[in-house]
Amino acid sequence: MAKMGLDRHTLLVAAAELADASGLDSLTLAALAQKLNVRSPSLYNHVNGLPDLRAALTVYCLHLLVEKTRDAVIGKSGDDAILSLCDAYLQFARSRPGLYEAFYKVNTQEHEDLEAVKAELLNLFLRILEPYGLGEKETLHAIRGLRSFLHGFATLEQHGGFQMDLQVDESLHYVLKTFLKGMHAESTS
Amino acid sequence: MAKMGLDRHTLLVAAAELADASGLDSLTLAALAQKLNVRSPSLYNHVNGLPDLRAALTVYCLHLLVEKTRDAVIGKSGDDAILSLCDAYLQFARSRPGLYEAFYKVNTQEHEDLEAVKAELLNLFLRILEPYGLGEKETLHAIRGLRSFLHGFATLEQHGGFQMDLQVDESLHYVLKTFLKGMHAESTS
DNA sequence: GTATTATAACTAATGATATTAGTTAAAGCA
DNA sequence: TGCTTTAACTAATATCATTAGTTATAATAC
Repeated sequence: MAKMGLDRHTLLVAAAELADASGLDSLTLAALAQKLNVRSPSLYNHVNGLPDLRAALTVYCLHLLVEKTRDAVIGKSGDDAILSLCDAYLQFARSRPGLYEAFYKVNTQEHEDLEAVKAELLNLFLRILEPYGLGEKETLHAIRGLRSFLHGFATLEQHGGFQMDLQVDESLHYVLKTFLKGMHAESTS
Repeated sequence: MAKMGLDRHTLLVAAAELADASGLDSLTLAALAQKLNVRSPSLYNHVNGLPDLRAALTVYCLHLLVEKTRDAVIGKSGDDAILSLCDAYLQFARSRPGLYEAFYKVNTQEHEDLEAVKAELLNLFLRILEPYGLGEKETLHAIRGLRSFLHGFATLEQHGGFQMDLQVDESLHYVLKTFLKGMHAESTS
């Protein structure tokens, strides 16, 4: 009965890999246990059942997403920063499809960490939209718009929603530029 | 052993109700059978297992969505039509939360019906964007943008993604108007 | 260094689920 | 009325998640 030295973070990393490989839905404790060379009840020493594991994946996903997007806007501002953030967002969703599925699952557990990382993401958007000089409300509306668009785009793309023969990245940039054009018109009117 | 007169459509309707009541994830054949006063193996006479049922729900969801949105744009054109379509889209997502979860599940089955209803939705968008005089490519980009935004907005709203103290419908309209403003600028430049 | 304690692994067992195979009786049709 | 189809059934299996109770290893106290 060797001690495998597992801990919560090791579980998360392995679980995310499983999700990426075959979808979040088919992430089971049985499969995770097998991957880690352990019997499934042993996982309960580190994780409070499957719902807890999935909630933890949501937080883990948000952590990585914040990391990537924050990196992407360093040294940029204005439209450049927004475009760069959005590109990074979608690259992340594409590179971690199973983990990204956990993005909105948001079950109750892990409340402190979840709120913290959500606030980080919000702040990133707030700072990027600062130079546009929108009012407070308008800024929040715009953030909701960008978040919705990015999440919808990532989800639809991942599930084969864009089947027309048309570059996906072109669509991304067309939409963002159109939205930004509208925002510029807004701030000057 | 009374024959219950079940058929595929009855199953779909009942399954969608269960999904709305407690989430698509907790839609089980066991629960569905219980709701229909039948043992779960009996369901296999009408449905090819759980994956098939979920795929059928996707098609059913798209059917209803097309119905609602098509209704919403009758007698309208231009920005009015778009705003009305978007309102109807979100109202549908809100009124059928569990069914809407099936929106993008899109497992392989039911191919003919699925493609047909997806084409209907695409055509609805195409006709509404006609008057804007965008090029063919730009129109498709714009459709991807609207679909992504609507899907992301509906999903985030449903999963508690908008927690700031700010009217959700205001955000919806702000974003749409901003995007339309950008589109108008586009077509005149 | 030894004894104690905490804990990370284990086995065994339960209950829910999906699914398949094979059976029966009701409904539709010749 | 008899035949056929089929929609229900029962029985059985396999996969899961989860809980309870056990054991041996690692960490700590003395």
